Amino acid sequence: MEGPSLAIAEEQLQPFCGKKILSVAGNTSLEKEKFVGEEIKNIFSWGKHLIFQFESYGLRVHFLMFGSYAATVEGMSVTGDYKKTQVPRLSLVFENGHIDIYSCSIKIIEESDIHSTYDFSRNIMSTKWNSDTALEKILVTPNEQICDVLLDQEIFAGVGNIIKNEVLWLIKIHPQTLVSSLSKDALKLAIDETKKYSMNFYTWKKEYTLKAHFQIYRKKVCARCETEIIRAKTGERERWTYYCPNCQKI
DNA sequence: TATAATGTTTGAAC
DNA sequence: AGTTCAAACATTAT
Repeated sequence: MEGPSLAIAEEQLQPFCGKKILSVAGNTSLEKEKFVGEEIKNIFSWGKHLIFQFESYGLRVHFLMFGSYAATVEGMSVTGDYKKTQVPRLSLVFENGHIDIYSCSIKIIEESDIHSTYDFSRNIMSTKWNSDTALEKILVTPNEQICDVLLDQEIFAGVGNIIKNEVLWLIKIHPQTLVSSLSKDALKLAIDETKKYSMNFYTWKKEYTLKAHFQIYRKKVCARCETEIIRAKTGERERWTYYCPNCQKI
């Protein structure tokens, strides 16, 4: 799950802020019983993290590849209607509804104000996003491939493999291009398009049109020139990369 | 139905 | 002691 989806989760779950946990369930190995009685002080996302802040500590949820969640408020789904057959990793029950989270990683953070520990200027979905500091960080590692750079959560918290692939196609840059062989303007463009695409991802996902907007990710031919798309694991991270050998030359 | 993949942490091995 | 890397985890659309 990528940053924009977490931003949507943050929005959808706001009805539970200020609510008390009445009961818990789920197959998490955490001692979840101690969450009962806690009041949710804040729910927010940062990068690919979703935070539930309680009085003196909080939960940090990471959905990894296959994680998902569902919630109802006053009996109505607030997360869209997809069926859930699995056992929740954690289920939180409130007087106004409940939240179920599935196949995710959950960590307890012993902080009363986790929000203040995050740097939102490197969260791609934040209004505090700062493209200048991103550029500075990128310039420090000239030997990195651009496909790795875009996935670097220290620089682009929230950017995932879909955003990476779509952005590189949009700006016609080969995924294995080294930072050192890109001009400052090209890098700035990459940064700005990543921010822009992430916001589009958010909008499209809310409209349920995200997949319809894919131009290269999991596609067979290039939407621009109809050249056969190459699918390969690239970079140190060896994540699947889709690119057009005609539009994106190294 | 078998396969591929919106990702990160962990701990063993070097 | 620091770095590297495979394993683990987990799900479902295609």
